[in-house]
Amino acid sequence: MPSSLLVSIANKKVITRFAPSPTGVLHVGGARTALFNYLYARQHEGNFLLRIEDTDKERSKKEYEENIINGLAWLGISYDKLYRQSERADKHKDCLQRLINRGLAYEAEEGKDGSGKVIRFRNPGAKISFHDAIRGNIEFDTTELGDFVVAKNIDTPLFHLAVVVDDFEMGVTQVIRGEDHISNTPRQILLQSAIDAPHPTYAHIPLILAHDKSKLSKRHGSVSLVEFRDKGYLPDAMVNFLALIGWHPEGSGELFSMNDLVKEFTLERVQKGGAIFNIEKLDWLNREYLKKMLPEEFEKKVIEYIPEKFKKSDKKISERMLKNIALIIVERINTLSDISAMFESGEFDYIFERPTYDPRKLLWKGTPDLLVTKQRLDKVIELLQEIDEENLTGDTVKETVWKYASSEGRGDVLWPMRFALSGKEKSPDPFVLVSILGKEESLKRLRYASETLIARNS
RNA sequence: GGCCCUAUCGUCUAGCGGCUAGGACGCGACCCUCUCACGGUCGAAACCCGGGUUCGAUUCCCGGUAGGGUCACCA
Repeated sequence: MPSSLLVSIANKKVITRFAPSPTGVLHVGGARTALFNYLYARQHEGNFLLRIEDTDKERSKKEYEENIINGLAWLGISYDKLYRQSERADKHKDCLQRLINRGLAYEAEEGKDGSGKVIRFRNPGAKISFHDAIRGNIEFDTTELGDFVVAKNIDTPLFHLAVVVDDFEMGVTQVIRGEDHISNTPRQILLQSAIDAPHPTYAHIPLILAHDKSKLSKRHGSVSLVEFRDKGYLPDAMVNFLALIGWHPEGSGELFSMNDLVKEFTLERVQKGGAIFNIEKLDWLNREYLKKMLPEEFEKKVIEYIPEKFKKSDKKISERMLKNIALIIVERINTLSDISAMFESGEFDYIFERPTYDPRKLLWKGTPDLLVTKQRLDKVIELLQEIDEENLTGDTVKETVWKYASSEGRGDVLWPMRFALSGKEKSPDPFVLVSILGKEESLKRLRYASETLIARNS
């Protein structure tokens, strides 16, 4: 091969595409295919195309097309151009006609349902092999394929023909798609040769599997991409997760932004075997990204996810409260919708109204008597009164109480204090609790607890 | 069943002839700690089997086995 030709190939602009059929929602497998195509194109400063393969008029639905578009937008996968295969019917027809004229395709009588005609490709029946960027060489004997059907009629092309014609005319150079397309590749290569189109290079990425190791599909429950969005997963976490299943960076580390991925992604490091979709890892990544969010940004999300009925509560959540609530929430959730769930479950009821509880629970680990516990609560009340409402944070509260608590035995002071505030055996520490409830409300609850102990003591 | 693809801890994976087989998630223990959560430390946990090739195979080759994909007038 002359070296000039090699150069021209090397300099050819990279064009990749994601070509889903709008016959179902975009699921995680498709999203990852789109991501890999996107990364490859961006990395090579090429173009990434979205082509909606809607030639099947019966099954294609506009809502699915929208779902696909929305899903990609959510992930931040942008495309340079959007095509709809249905709008390119004339191109397919031309090509079909040329094929027929040249005797490379022909109309056949036998319709499967007994009626009508179909157009079949005259299969030369050769052994062909192609190079796959992930798997190396793959060989097929195409004679067993027979004269396969390429169109229902001159006006309605089928998958293989439409794909080949469109990839050719759009200048697609790299086809990156799911492993389930490996067996389609020989047919498409045959057609490319027939219409004198160049062969794009192929990369068949492994499938994302369900827990039973079968191809992930609707019957495995929630695999729809936008469903993850609605559950409160972060797009950055999803992109990171998708990249990590089936691909591995050269170095160590697991956290990758889209920009990192554009830099580091290579087809050579894509896994050959299928990978089981495992949500625990996604949850972990989501937590990581949640923690990385700016506090103000996270607070906005908290507001968004607090159920309406709590917002309407007579006790309004002030800005200061929100900051402190966000602090305890961020380290306790996997997804944003967990925020709603926590509120709904009553987890935070103590924020809105004074808890009711068995006063005996105020006592730390059984040993201390009522009076001593009461005295300790009184001391805490005394200390808290000196705090400036303005700079009421978990830290300032801790400062004022810590020394006393340490000298007295932390559990002996902190447990009754915390219990008086939340009425719960398990809750955030008493310092943030005060910062959430505010000085006044906290003192009220502590006094109430103290009084309860007197009542029991006498 | 034919054809094709694949095979390292439970899961995602590193490895590219010689390693105590590394990391991450999850799991367990301990530490931190008034409880919970966070955080920290440690730990249990894998090369599918059989032949070759080689001084030496997780790694290369062949054969099994297992799993998956695909066999449409769907894409």
